[in-house]
Amino acid sequence: MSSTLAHRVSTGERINVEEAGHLQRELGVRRIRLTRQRRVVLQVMESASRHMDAEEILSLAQQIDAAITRVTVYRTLDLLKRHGLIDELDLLHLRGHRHYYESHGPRDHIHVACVGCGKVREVESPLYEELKQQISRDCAIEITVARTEIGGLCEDCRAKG
Amino acid sequence: MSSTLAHRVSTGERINVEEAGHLQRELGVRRIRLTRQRRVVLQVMESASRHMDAEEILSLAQQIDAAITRVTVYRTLDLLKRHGLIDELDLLHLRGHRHYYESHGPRDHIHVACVGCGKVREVESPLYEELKQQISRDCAIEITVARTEIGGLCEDCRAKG
DNA sequence: ATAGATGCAAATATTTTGCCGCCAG
DNA sequence: CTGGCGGCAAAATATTTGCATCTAT
Repeated sequence: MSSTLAHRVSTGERINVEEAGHLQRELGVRRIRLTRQRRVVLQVMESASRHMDAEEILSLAQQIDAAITRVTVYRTLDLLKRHGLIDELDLLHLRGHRHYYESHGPRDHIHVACVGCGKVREVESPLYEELKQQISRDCAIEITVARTEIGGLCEDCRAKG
Repeated sequence: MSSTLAHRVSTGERINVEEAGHLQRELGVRRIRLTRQRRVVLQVMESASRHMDAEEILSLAQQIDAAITRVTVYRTLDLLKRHGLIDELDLLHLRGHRHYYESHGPRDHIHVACVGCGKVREVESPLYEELKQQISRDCAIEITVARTEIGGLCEDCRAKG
């Protein structure tokens, strides 16, 4: 029987679905100053092939422009968060207490992580949309953010014992 | 039409459904040493009426036994996490980057938080169980932990503007 | 008796802030 | 021009670790 799940990935790598310049454009619309440093961080976020923590974002940004500092990364991430352009995840604290960031597309997705190898899949499901609608209705809440993280052992890791 | 959601709470306060001594018993079964300090932390976790961060757990524990240190709290929380007896949440980072802990009952529940007033409801839903089953089947993963956090504006906060 | 816990202090890790010179608009 | 931004250094917060001592079993 066929499933109703839609997978964005199957290897833990993200497929980049945002158009290039997406974030940049959003900030432009909001009349937010586009500095050299911000452009670099946005570029890093947009071209991300996986979930990154602040440290990784910093080091990628510095590869493009060595002058960028950690503080600027944090401030820019905060800016993007406040405008709802990126999500902050902890991926079940599988690897310490880092926070991971992803620029998010139009649809919510579920993060499915293997506690063994750390691979993360992103999954969409109509059932999830239905669940959110039910909660919205039943709790009389206007949902602005939804996050689901699921952990377990993947097939490979079960095989390896 | 009636909803299929089951609410555990409606005010953000948790209703304590675990039997007293639940955690203590679990550790006993696993042949884990029950020290004076652990007993106190377990008692705090079991009688929690809301989600607590490490700081709050520490101060409640110290009200029972002033000699308990922060380090012991962290180590005990880590122990409980490793044994899957408590969950670590960030509640959408609504109030900074604190981590919140809760001893969990037999069923997963969804955390529904108001971004305005910070109230947190816990909700169960058959739809959620179904979703997890679907993911488990489709991703070929043996789910060990699932966490869903939903944020939005509650009725009261919408009314207040 | 002894493996494993605790306490203390210090080390790490992570994120935020004050202040001042600088740059995008 | 000028108000917001980035850099630097330091503070604040959060969590972990080494080691000596103590204790539950």
